[in-house]
Amino acid sequence: MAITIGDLANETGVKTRTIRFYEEKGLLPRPRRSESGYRLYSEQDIKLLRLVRSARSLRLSIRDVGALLATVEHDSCGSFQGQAARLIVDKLEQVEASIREMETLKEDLSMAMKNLSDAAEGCETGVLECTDCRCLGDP
Amino acid sequence: MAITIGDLANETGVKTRTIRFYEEKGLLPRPRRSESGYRLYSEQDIKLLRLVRSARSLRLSIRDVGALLATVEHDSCGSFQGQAARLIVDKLEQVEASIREMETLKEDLSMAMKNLSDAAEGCETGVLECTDCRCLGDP
DNA sequence: GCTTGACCTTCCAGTTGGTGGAACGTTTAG
DNA sequence: CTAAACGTTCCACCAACTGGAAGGTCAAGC
Repeated sequence: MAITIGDLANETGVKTRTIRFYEEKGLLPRPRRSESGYRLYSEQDIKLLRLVRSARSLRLSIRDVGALLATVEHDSCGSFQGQAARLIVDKLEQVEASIREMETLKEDLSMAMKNLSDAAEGCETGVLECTDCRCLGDP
Repeated sequence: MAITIGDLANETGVKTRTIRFYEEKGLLPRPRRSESGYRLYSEQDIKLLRLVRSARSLRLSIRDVGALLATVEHDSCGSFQGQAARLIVDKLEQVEASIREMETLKEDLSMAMKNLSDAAEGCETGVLECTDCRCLGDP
């Protein structure tokens, strides 16, 4: 009935180190211990850790996942769903903003590449010449 | 002719803390010091710091920028341009990969949102019910 | 009974790119 | 003379782990 941290790791694909880290961060409750101090987990812990991984795979932060699970402890599944929905919507916006930034960065990089090619003829040696002829541009 | 770190900061928009940090990381040479130990910079340092910022604005890593500047010290502007081009091309690939990841994440988030709505009826209370009815899905 | 290897435990340190504070020295203006 | 606004160093912190060191435990094989 009780499994060790290694079994939990095998069951979930989460490394033992990471499991201990999650515990330290409050994502997993402190498990009971064997006489010799080994952590002992149950079936419920497997499910909980899988839930944590689902949330993390959506790139929700440790803090957010912690808050979400804390809600679960106290309140109903409805408020869990409400908070989860809020976190997911926020994350979606962040991701979209991040994609827009990346697209801009892509343009900047292409521009820099072009500047670099253009400068390749006139520019001979030394850092200041490079700076002056704006090898890297000034975005 | 010689300016202090605050002047350099005003000139470039880089905070004094960050300037010291760059020095520590080897992006900027150790400047000469006044009698009282204040850092003293020149016009060249302004240009160098601007070059660093250009490179950083392209999201090149501190390590890469350091390597690039080290090349500049020893070699010709041509090898600088060669290395810069390589870094930029690599970065472009990374950014494109990152955008693809983000697009996938976006889909996962939308899927999770949909699962959450679908689960909203059948699911009443408690974490395990939530886990079982897969509020967050299992991407 | 003893060893070997695979577990488990804890603590400390490193990663990236800075940022914040503490505690103290210097310079400049009023 | 003093107060503000600089400058200096060192240490700690953010995220989300990951790695190593040093040591305890457990099961199997001889």
